[in-house]
Amino acid sequence: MNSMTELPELTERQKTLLLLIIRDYIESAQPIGSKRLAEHYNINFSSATIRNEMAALAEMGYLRQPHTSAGRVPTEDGYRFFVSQMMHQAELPETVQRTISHQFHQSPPDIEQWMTLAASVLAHQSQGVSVVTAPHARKAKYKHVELISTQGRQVLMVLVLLGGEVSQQFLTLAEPVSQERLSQTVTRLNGLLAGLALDKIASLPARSDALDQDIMTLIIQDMRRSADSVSGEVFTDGLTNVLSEPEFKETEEARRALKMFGEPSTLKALLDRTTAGGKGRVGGLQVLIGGEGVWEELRECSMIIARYGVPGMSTGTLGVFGPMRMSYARTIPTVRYVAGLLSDLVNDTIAGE
Amino acid sequence: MNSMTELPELTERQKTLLLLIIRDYIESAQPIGSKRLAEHYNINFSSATIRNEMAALAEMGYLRQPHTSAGRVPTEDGYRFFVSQMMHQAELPETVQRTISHQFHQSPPDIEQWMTLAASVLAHQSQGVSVVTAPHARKAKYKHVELISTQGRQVLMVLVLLGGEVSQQFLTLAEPVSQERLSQTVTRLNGLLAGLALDKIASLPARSDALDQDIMTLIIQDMRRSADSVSGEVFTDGLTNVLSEPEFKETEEARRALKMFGEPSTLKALLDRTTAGGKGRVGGLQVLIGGEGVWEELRECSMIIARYGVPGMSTGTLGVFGPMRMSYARTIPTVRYVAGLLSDLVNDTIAGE
DNA sequence: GGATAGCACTCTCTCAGCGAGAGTGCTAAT
DNA sequence: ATTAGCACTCTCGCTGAGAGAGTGCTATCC
Repeated sequence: MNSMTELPELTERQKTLLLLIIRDYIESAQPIGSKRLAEHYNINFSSATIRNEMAALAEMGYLRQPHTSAGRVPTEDGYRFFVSQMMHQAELPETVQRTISHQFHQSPPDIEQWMTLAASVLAHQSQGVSVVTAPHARKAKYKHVELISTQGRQVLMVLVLLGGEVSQQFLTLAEPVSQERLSQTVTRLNGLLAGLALDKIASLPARSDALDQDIMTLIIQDMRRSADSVSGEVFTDGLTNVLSEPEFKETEEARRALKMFGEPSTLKALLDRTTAGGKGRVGGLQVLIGGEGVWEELRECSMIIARYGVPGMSTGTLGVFGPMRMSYARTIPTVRYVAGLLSDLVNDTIAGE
Repeated sequence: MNSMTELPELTERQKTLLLLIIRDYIESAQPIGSKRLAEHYNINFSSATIRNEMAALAEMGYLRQPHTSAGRVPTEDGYRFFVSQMMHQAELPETVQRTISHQFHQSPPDIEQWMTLAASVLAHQSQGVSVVTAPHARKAKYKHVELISTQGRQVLMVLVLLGGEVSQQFLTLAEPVSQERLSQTVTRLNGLLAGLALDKIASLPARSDALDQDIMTLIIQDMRRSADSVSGEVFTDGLTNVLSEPEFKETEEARRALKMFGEPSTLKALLDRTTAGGKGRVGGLQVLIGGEGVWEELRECSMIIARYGVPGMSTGTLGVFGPMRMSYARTIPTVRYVAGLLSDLVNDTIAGE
């Protein structure tokens, strides 16, 4: 079943044929027959030969027929082979690169803006659904906190971590506190905590001042949240794109597949599990085909996922979701390019340290 | 065509019948015939009589037949009549009220949390797609600004307006600036601008200090953005709900209708235009049925929309979107209740001033 | 005179049957 | 090893008949 052991069995001609079939199927969305193949591409052998080869490819598990007398359709293994070929070549055309790069450098230097833009670009280029999660540091270090009184007892706490990560939280105090007192607390805590990692802060002795202590507890809580493997917001775009794909003509199919984007928790679990197990990992990208037998809802879908950011410092996840019959040739380079771009941007941001 | 002029023509029996038909159709999603009606509900007259009445109702434009020999289906005017009846009664069951209220009071006192929750509750209760936009003050007044250096030349500006509205923005300075210098700028600006409205601030003389001036420009820009009728984020939930409705069995229909949720700009335009013209306005709620002849994509859809917040101070929009055959009886009270709840919360937040 | 029963009519929906078309697998010839 | 030919299979689209549902009209009843 593993493509690694089967690859050697393929002759050059079989490879060519297989790639041709998959490419054609991705475009046409219809089972590919031997005759059609022989006619459309100038191949120097006949349809009968193709039939023989197709039978062989089917035997090996790369192709399958929806019914006895239809054309052939790629199996998951077929797609995997296709993708493994794809990986080596596949650079994004330079004009497209420039267009995308331009968009990013024109946007304000805000991580959220970049993520929104990345989601938009990915969805648009791939005609699939895109997902982008915020980058976060593996081991967050405290840099700075700010308390801003907004309304009566309500206070906005802005926590800045080394690396530029910013999180914020509203809190309601037991009683109104003047902005001066808040400022004093801020000054004390900033002096005390600067540069410390979560575990250090957590092991500090309790503060005598009640307000200080409360805020510190919240800081710890915030840092913990930020340390979760996939924390913060998830940006998504292009949800309706997949609705035009023929495999989702039945809304029930589409519903099942899209439901998970409605629940951030499921989505995070998926991304988590994906970035952990590296089955389809090539060149920094992961390609999940047909749910890899694990996600029942994604049996007919694929995901292309990449991590971005600065390894060990601050990384996030980004990817594209679509039908198994998605345009890998266009999507893979796009995902790779956008991941690289975002990494550079994050890197530049951090470089200041 | 206007229901106001036609209402008087309806006899009591016709009203009863019309309501019955619409209610049944909303449940069954199938054209309602006279026989079915006579059998299922214990009515003290025969199907022939019902037929006569139905013919009359069809004549008046409340019902229509998909084809000569099918049952009757409500027209837009039919739904409008139904909704106008609905408006008077229709309180949410108290248990449901308590459940919802409980959820809100358990959540952290953060407007974004509330909006997310509202979107979730609305989508869940109505089985439709929910939309919630942030409340914003019509005439924003400056309260406080904070500058937080995050990374090298990058600074996070947090702007707090009277009323508790908070907006933030990343900016990149031409050259690194120490946190002290930032603090000085902050102190100066806070002293200068406190309590001023946008127009006042805009008419102030330019600052001699370059940094001060830059920040002030950004503040004005931010306040202007916040003054847009629908600014900031749009929270949405339940996108996949409508996919299970039979009217969206064809994905193309669903795609057309859902596409607008992908583009915040279109959505904002819709909400804007809706809250302006008050055609279907009853008791603070607006019910848009069948796109009201304006939105071609929404020909088969309805929206129930309400403003929330404190009138004249800070208001936002919230609503539910679904097929025309949506459960108004459940959705209208829910929208109304959630709008009230959110208004109270916003009110409490502002009360501190 | 309003309500009702009866009836003819219309229209959709479903299903079986049939032919066309596409594609295969096998065999025999090159 | 490759290819041409052929029988076979399966889907798809079309057609026509029958069932079912519902209507509108008319004659009748209270």
